[in-house]
Amino acid sequence: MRKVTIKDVAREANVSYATVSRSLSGSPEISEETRARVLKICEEMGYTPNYIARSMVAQNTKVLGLIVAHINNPFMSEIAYHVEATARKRGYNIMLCNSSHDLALEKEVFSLMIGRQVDGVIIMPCKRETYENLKPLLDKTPTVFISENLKDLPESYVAVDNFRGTYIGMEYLYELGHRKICYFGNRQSSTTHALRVQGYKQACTNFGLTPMISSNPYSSSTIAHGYKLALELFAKERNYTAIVAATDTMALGVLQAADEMGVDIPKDISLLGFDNINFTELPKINLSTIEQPKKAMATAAVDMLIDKINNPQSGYSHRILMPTLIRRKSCLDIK
Amino acid sequence: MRKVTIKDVAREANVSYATVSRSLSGSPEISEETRARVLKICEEMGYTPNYIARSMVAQNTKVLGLIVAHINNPFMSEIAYHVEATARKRGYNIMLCNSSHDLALEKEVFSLMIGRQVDGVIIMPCKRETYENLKPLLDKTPTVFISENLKDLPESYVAVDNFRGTYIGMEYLYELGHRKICYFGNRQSSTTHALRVQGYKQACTNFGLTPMISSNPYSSSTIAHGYKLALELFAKERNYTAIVAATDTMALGVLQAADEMGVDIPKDISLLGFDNINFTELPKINLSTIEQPKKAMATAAVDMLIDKINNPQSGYSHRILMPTLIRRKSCLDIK
DNA sequence: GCGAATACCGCAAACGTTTTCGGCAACTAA
DNA sequence: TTAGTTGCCGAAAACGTTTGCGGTATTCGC
Repeated sequence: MRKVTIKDVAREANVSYATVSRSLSGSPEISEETRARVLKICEEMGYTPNYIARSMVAQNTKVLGLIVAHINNPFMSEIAYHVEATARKRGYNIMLCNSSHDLALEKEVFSLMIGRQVDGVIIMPCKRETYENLKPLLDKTPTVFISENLKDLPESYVAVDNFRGTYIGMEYLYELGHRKICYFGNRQSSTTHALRVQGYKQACTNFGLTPMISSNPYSSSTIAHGYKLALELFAKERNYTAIVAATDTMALGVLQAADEMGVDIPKDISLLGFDNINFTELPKINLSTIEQPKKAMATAAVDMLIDKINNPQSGYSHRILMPTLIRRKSCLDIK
Repeated sequence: MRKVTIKDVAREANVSYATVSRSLSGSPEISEETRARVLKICEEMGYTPNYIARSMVAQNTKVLGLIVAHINNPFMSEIAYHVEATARKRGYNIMLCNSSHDLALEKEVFSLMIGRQVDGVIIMPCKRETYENLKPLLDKTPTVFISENLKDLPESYVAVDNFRGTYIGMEYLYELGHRKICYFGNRQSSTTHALRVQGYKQACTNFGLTPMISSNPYSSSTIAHGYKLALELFAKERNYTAIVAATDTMALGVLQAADEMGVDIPKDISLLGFDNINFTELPKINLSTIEQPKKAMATAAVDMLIDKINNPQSGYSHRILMPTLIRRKSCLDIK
């Protein structure tokens, strides 16, 4: 399985290997005659250029690192798809690592990628502490954070307007006649979630509603968490007419609890999610939710990163994209 | 953003860079005294070894390519997670590419990975023609196919026993009293699917049932396809008591059609899926299905590949894992 | 106290490219 | 004819490692 190198081609073509290199790179200082001959021999011998060797002299790898908490999470995998696709369009490949929601692991794979000489990394933080966790490494390679809002931190990121997301969700519910709306899932370890809560609170203030936030600071945005919170709420009281879940995943947990407790959604209580992940559009689920423009976020992140790679001194940028409301069947008009 | 190299460390420590290299690699022919001193200086200077340079001399990259049709597919992303995790445990990193169900693209990214000098690639074929498509390239790098059954082809693969999968599904339905069972989705372009159909047919023969296969040879295993087939069936006749869908995704389409046509699953008709993807366990879905042991498949693929990398002349191997039945609520006992 | 073994470390080649520099031949201009 | 220009190509350095080989100083055995 020994690969044929540029030297093999050079020997065969009876030229120096500089000539072979120039033939392939489309350099002007070579005659069309020899170029054609060299290219033909390359073809015949099945030569494929070695990116590793090229990286050595070029001092770049044309590889981007992508770190996600867990690729088997519909939101992340959709982002990952678009990151890979647009990166490839731009001449880059993707090295993928999962942090498995573990800060130590996240740091480890980040270092790993630096060792791998990636030209830059796109990271979807696994926790709020990610920034502090990675801080000493951030000057080692261009980095763009995605999906997590870092507020005024001096690092590039792209995120959705989380505040506005829950706010327009609340507007929608208010228009439908809802006045007792409960919020699920103020995860303490995430700025993203903090902003969503702020959007909720602001809407409550503006619409004259009394906020009610149900959460467990230590739990994550899982199905199990939504399930647990919903179970508690349904057991206590049922005078709320709507629930706003911090994520679609949590909303799925709410659905599960409702099913078990004999609570009908949306007849008994309305439910709004956030993210618009895969399968929420299924008729059996039919979850109204706030869409994050995942493709736009992914391409923006890739382009920001490439820009940062090409202009290392150009500072940082924050890109906030607009969420949109997806009206499906889980929110009832009760006017 | 210039990185500190082994030479910088050597100069600082006043030793040759061979000594630095040996200190890091744990070579015995170096005194503990100087090793400690060198390691300390490495730490202080923030030295991280350059894998690219290492790859040049080692003639390997410790990178594995992973090609999937679409990472935003719950089955593939779950496999991808475990592939990445176990590869990392074994000292390898993952380069990810999507083929987007396109043969030309699949070939292109495969070549790309060869150029990238990956030590081997794990590929989830996007179509049946994948093997012929990639054939001229297969001797360029060790390759393991995953999830797709290649029958007797001289290439390594790991797959589930698809024949047995549908067969045990049929056994289950038969035990529940079902005698009129329809199969959805004989996709022509996949051996995997052909085997599932065979399992269905064999069960029909053994149990004395008359097979009924509903399919469109050109369509894929999508929600839309399942939806369309179900719509057709429900419009024509309803004397079938159960449907076996070729994949969970198709089963979700069936669920959608049932919902729209006012067909109750499982009261009116039972439904069995295949794959056990994410979210099928949700109470609103609650799909009985055939589980593919995704983690076991992923680790098997990685280990097979590494074995093949270390023993290039050792031939090929076929690893078939056992599917298991997941009993949920979509299949009714009608005895 | 002497030769031999041992422990430790440096030199330099090698991995497969790209690119700078320079050289040679042919051509142009006077 | 000659000096200058241009077109094309080769030699060699460089990228950051690893490793075989050789060399030196120290230790050991007798």
